[in-house]
Amino acid sequence: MDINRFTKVSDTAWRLEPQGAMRVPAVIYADEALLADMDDKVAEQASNVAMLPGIVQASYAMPDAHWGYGFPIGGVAAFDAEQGGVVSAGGVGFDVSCGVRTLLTGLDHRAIEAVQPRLADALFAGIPAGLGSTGQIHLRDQQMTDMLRGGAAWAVERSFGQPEDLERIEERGQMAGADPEAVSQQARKRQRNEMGTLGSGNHYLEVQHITRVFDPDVAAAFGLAEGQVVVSIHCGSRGLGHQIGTEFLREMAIAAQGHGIDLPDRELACAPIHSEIGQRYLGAMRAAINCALANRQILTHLAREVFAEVLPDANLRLLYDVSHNTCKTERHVVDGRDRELYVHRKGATRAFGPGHPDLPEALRGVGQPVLIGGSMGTASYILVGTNEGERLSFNSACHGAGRAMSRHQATRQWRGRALVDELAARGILIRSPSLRGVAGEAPGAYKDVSRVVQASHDAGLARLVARVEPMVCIKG
DNA sequence: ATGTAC
Repeated sequence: MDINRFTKVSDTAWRLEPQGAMRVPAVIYADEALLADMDDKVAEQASNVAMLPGIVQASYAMPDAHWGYGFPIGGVAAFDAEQGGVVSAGGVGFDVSCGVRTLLTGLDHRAIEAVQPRLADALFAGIPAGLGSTGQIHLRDQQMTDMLRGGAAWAVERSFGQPEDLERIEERGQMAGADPEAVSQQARKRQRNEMGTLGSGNHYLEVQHITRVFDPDVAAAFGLAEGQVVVSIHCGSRGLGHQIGTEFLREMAIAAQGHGIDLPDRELACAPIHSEIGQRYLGAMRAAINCALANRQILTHLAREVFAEVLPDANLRLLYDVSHNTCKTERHVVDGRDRELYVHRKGATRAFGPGHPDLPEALRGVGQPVLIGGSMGTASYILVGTNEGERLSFNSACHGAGRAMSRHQATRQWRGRALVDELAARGILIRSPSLRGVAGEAPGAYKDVSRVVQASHDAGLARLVARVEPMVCIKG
């Protein structure tokens, strides 16, 4: 990307002034090298998003942004329903409410080393992973409806986890406004046997140890210390979210014309928030959020069962669970006015700062944990939200390393077996049903996550708290 | 990301 196209706002913020049909500027957060390496498509797509009706303040791209369907992955855009604002299925993404949760274990990394292969095998046996993977849970239609309304709270009621887990989940584990009736039979059918499964691609369950603390005070408040072990789960709403995304993209593409919305790119299919289809999408999307929250909750229960077996001293307590593919109704101050906005985050993590009323009491004073999953075999990071993040990006930060090349390209360039062996030699045990899948997730196919989080930190989107590195990775 | 396509 030619960085001379941008107005340089700071070392980590670059602005494209509105031109043509753009209603607001497009802003990319990245350091100069990340920006230069970024695909031209990111600027083009962020500019296209800036043309949509009712967009507020600016269209944003995070430091890990890359080309996506319509909206860039790593994109953030907020819309005001009272100003003709829209909701877009492509602005959320196919994997609705894909996200990360991190659990404290109370264990030191030496405790893992003693049982590492056994733990890896037991987790692999206990955690269904891979494309089309199914679990032990089979939902009848009424149970599906209850799950779509109840989210993680539904899972806890069914003894998957503990009531105190809910405190540490976005929306307290249950997204309000879900409309199970708006979820098609086909979406329900696809999900019937997929609760408590990881899925494929970049999804994983990792046992990690903390290798660096950047902010001792916040780390202490989060319960993190160097040498300690945590478990992180990265996955989403599986087939159900994908089916909802597919159906509404199609329907919105047709509906946009009827609503008189002139799309710069047909992939930006959207509908007015105040429209029948807009409301129906929001209801279905919120039901998919509950599906993802329930899924991560069940996976947590499965992980606890394995740890109880292999490392009975472990006490897996939830630090936090946060999504990075959503459209959420939030209040933000824009132009000095407190407004209700529909914030699309597609590959961007919500990052509320200290004092935010939606945070649980135990975290309110310090801010929201911002959980950033790295690529396979590399570090992941825990950050904390800031208050300046509100005016910078509606409280949003990066979501991961961000792809540097396509899966297809990666599978031609790397061999899964060789990657697994190389990582094992470095003390990182990978277990996956698909060596081809592993090749597609080669660390070299991703940007450097440490640069991405540093840019997020420098830009003020979120602040670095701790780095973790993998010991065991169950890969989808 | 995903029963890699109606």
